[in-house]
Amino acid sequence: MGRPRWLSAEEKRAWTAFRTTATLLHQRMDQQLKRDAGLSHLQYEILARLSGAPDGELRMAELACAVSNSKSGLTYQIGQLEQAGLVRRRACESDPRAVYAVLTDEGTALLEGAAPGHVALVRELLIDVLTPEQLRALADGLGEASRRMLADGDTSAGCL
Amino acid sequence: MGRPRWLSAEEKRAWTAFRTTATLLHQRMDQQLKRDAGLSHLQYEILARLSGAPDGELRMAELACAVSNSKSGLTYQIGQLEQAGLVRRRACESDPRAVYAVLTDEGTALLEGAAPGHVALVRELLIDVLTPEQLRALADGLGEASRRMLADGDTSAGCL
DNA sequence: GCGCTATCGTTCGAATTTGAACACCGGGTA
DNA sequence: TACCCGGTGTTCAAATTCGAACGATAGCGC
Repeated sequence: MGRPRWLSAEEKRAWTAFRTTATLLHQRMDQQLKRDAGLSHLQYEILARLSGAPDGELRMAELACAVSNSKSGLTYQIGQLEQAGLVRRRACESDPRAVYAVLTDEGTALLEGAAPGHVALVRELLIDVLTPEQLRALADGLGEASRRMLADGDTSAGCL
Repeated sequence: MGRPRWLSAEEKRAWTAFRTTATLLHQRMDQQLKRDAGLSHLQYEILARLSGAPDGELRMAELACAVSNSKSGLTYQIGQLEQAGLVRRRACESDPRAVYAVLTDEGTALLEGAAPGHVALVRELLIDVLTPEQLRALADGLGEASRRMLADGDTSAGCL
């Protein structure tokens, strides 16, 4: 990499907007979910992922990867959610090492109660602010960016 | 808000891509900065903000707001950076309550050393992945979204 | 079967973040 | 002057996150 290619004005504008939006959006989601359902944004995502999986269960490693969290971090959060009765652990019969996290009925109920408000906020703060062209560009551009980052397992430490 | 308007396929695609990109990007930045300069992403941003400010100094509250961090979190980080000699505190002569964080020469040097690699990574992982139209759409769309979030001080708890 | 490597989930201590007090002081107001 | 209000930065304990190390075990080649 020869001399650094600095960002043009528009590039810097895009980068700043991206960072700011990501940070503020995360804060707002956290706030709202904590208030409405007593969940952190991360916990909500965990439940949502489980809800979308067949039988409402996923292996710990898969789940950690899905929410881009470290293994130990997930162990901690599943512990919290289990205490709250929203999730339970299930041993895998074929592989004693593996553990499934399973969404309980309480978890499902809480998620269904929280989802509408969550979606509404996502709309209000991001989706409905964008024009259709901007929406498509965002989906395409960021989709490609995230795909690439997920692809090269070298730098990404596997899936953490 | 009557019944919830769920996200269309494309909307969900955009939202997922946004979240994933934000998370992964943050992880990569953190990794690279920690490796190359021994700084967390947050610490880098703090130094960068100071560097961009007149005289390389900002009040604690301004700085906290600029990097979207809580006051106490900033106190902690400035403490770390001060110990490392990258920043120092300066009392304000006109108002004894106020404290300025000032970028030291070491801080400037470290930042200048780290910046090229940082920018290169931003390019590689995001900017250069996007087409010019996508870049503009992202800058416009997310710029508007972040502006709106910063605007309504009600929900945003001021600047935290 | 034996040994080796990789994967799985957990554990542990340290680092960081959070949110609620807290002490301090400037600026108004009586 | 005395009083309160609002903003400033810090402190503190609790919650969370991180990263390395660990014990257990599957999968593979011999």
